[in-house]
Amino acid sequence: MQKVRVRFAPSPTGHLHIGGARTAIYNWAFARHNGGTFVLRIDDTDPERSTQENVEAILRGLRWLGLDWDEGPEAGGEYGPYFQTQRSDTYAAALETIRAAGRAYPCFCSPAELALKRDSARDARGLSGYDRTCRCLDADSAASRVEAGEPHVWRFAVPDDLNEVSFEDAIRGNVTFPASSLDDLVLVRSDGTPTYNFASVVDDALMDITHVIRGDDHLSNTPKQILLFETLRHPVPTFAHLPMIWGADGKRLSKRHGATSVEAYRDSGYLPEAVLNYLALLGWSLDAETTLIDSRTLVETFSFDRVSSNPAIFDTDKLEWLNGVYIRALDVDEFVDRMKPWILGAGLASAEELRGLDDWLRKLAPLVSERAKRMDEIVPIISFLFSQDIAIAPDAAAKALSFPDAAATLTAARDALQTPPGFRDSEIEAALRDLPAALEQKPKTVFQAVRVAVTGTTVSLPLFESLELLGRDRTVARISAALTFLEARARVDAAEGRT
RNA sequence: GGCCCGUUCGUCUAGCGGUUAGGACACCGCCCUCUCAAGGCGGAGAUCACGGGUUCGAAUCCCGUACGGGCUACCA
Repeated sequence: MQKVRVRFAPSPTGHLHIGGARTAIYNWAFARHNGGTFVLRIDDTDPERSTQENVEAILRGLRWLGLDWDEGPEAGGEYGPYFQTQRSDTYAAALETIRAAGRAYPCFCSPAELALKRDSARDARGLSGYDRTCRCLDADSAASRVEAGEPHVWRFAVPDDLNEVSFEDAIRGNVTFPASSLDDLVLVRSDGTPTYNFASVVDDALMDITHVIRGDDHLSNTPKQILLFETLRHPVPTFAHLPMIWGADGKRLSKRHGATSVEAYRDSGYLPEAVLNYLALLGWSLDAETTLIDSRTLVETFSFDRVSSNPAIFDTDKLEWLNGVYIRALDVDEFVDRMKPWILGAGLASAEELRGLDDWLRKLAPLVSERAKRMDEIVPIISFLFSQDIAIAPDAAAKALSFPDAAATLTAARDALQTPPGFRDSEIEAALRDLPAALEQKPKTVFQAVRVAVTGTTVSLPLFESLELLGRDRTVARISAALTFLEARARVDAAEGRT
């Protein structure tokens, strides 16, 4: 078997999309699995919507996922250039080849005429596509009209003696299209630029692509492309059409479904390993059981016969769960490294302030990683540790600081916290453990009161560890502040005649 | 309209002629417990879209229907 060469050919009309990312992952995995070459090609034939910014975002997105390409932008390669806009000579030459084979002709029909023909032909007899008017034009007169500069496109002439085009899709098996359903597609637009179907085939041929792995939406383009490969006298690559990814409502994935770009997931606290894992499993499976898979294993085990042929709905819940699994699997130092940008980004601390806090962050890490499904969630969880004072949430006060002996309880807790010499979580726990019995309160009542006094909320990191991380001074100060708060509230209540 | 593809718990999937149709997420309950998580245990949830065949036997093979999607562009 010849050396595998596959390509991912995004159009830089937007950022790296979830669906595109999965296509890239499968291409990459297939190439690596077979010791082949992964080519990145930028299909920027749409000058209106293509931007350099999008190209960069796509490269960034791929790299973030851990995908590397052997040929393409910033990597070079013998088959370049890897931007279609830089390959116009190539398409011109290919058009000549097709003309020489007698399979291309100029078409002078205007867009308005075509639209008219389309509508009438389609509804009348179920015919599709172009009616081939210009194919029947006298060759000499057509040539002179072209010569005279009359606006025209170049069309491919589908052979008349063709019955059908069929191919063996690596995922779907045999697919057959009747030749009558194939129309004389446009190869070159009136402005001289190639259409997608043409440019894509020319590039795939010249780049010796052996396997075309792409979205299902291209399945119907395949027979036309096969005809072009054949006319160019180039071996037809193997096609593998991946099922689409849908939004939760079963519709095409769009902004309405929330984030669609890979970088948006990065920015909302997803780990690249988790996104890769989730996407890999959206349409492919290793076996009946495996849900955790890293890129190495993916490369080792990837094959088309385990790619599903039916579309999948993108399930954010499952991605989140998976992300949580990966967060918890991070070792302490790794978690600290990944936590820092979020602390900085949220303005909880400056880089300056963070310096020297590594030991402290390492102590914090396991408490947080166990509770966050996304990295952005760590910010609200740890913010109470980064301020001098906190505000007590009214509903938290109502729930945990409104029992009769609240003030006495907090005072007793504050006193008990003076004793532990090192203020370690075990010492803190020892100091507070006996309090409930002594005060004739339930443990939960006492601990929740302290929690709200110190963190401002009823839900927080484990109490004793939180106090240790806060330090004695701030802990005591916050309990005192809470006591002041209770006094003030009592005065207001009294003034308003409440009990 | 025509052509093509698809259809197994709510979701992702396993299954490739004989299984009590398996796993995961989500959901519910219990345990653990200073809150929240995490974790452990258990539960509910799929007449395999529907109708015909083929076969001793069909989620698995064939045909049809329905529904969904794609293509039918001088978009990609």
